[in-house]
Amino acid sequence: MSTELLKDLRARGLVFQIAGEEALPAWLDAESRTLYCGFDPTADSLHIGSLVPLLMLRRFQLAGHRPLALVGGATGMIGDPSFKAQERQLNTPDVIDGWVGRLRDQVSRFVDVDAGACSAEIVNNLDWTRGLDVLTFLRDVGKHFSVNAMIQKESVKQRLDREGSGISYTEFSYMILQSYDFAELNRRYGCGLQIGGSDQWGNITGGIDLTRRMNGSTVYGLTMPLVTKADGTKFGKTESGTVWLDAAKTSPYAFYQFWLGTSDADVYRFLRYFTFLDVDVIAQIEKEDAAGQGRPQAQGILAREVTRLVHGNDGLYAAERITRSLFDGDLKALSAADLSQLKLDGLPSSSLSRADLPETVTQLLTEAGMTRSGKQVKDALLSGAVSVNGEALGWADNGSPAACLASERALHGRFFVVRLGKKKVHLFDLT
RNA sequence: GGAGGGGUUCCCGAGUGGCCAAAGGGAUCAGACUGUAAAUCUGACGCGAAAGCUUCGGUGGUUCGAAUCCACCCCCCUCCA
Repeated sequence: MSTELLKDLRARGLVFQIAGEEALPAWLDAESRTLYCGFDPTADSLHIGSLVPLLMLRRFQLAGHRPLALVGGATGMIGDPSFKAQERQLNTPDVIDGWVGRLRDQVSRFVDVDAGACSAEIVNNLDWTRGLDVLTFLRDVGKHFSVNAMIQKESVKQRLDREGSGISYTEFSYMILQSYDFAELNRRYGCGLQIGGSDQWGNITGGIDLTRRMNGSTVYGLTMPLVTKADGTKFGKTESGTVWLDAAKTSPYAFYQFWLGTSDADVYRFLRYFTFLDVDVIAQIEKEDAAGQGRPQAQGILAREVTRLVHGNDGLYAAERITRSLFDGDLKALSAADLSQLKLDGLPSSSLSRADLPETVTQLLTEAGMTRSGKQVKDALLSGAVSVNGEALGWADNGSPAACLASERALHGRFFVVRLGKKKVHLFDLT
């Protein structure tokens, strides 16, 4: 069963490195095992960068193992230096504490906390770190670490070598804290496997060593590849920034659109990374797309699957409703109720009264949040990229927003669907 | 504590008295081409509709004029103690 799991993970390209490679398959096959992955509170929500490990926990759980999701109330106070170019800004304890609560809720949606012996648990390393005093820590834990070995770790090398940056003792100690987590989870839960992104390799092997030294147990580690894009740009960013898992920070619609925009060069790999679709099914999709003309089906499947995983069926339907209405359908065919629904579904929208209209279209669209600056609107107007209910505006229209949003042009007397470029759409509800 | 190096617009990185809202690259946005893809080409890229306004770690100063010079301060890096 678990041999099969590993085989599947390999087929998906989800295995980057394994510590204890020879023994791990048999260890997993023998019985239901406990594994963990940590998530540090660096914001009030996780983003899609954490999706691969989150889903990985679930993959193991589906294969009959027990996942522990660790929310790093302690490690989050320190800051992981792994492959970071710069020292991080520390947040205050109460801020971090608030984030821990948010992440707990978020993380628990990805694993089954009610699955009998395999029930997932959410743990917080602050629970066993808070009471630790410095002397005990230095004597009992620190003594097992060789600074000589620590500075050899690739993850901190650039901070040690690089001109113009450095590393504080605080961040340097991060590895020890995380290692201690593994040892502690091994002691408390019999946890024997830690998974994480490939940037966590140094921290994971540190934990493996410490667990052997402190508990005399053999434990394992597995890392997943960093998600990259074929064009070399950073994965997980859009114009408006990070793609968050929290629906309040990134709407299901925006989330869905993000995945829909995946390039052909990445989409099949992402299907393997981010969905539970069988690898054979994905191969079949790829084959069909290659054989067919025009637009591939893969992006749509990816968007649908991932949005459902993160936002559930309701979130997915909302996202699909908006997408269909705006990109596949005819705006004029939408009823007033449809348009109101789009607002509820999370289509960016604003309600304002005719009297509140600003002096220029650039102001109107900028204030609505469609772009960062009026310059971009100007640029778009000049190239005919702005439209109101399907009718293009020009630069000459800039001075007369009221005329652009004239009642005669409204849908159902009050709605204006304004597009800027191909992808940015905003609904104005004018009363 | 001492010596040296450094802090420039989202990032990297030029600029060392006017020609600087500040080279170049990246990222980003828009257009063309397409498939809400990629690549490519074009344009934008501090704010502002415009007039104009505000930037080059901070505060003062020199000067007709400063990112550039001076003073003090803050932060980072390297080496020494």
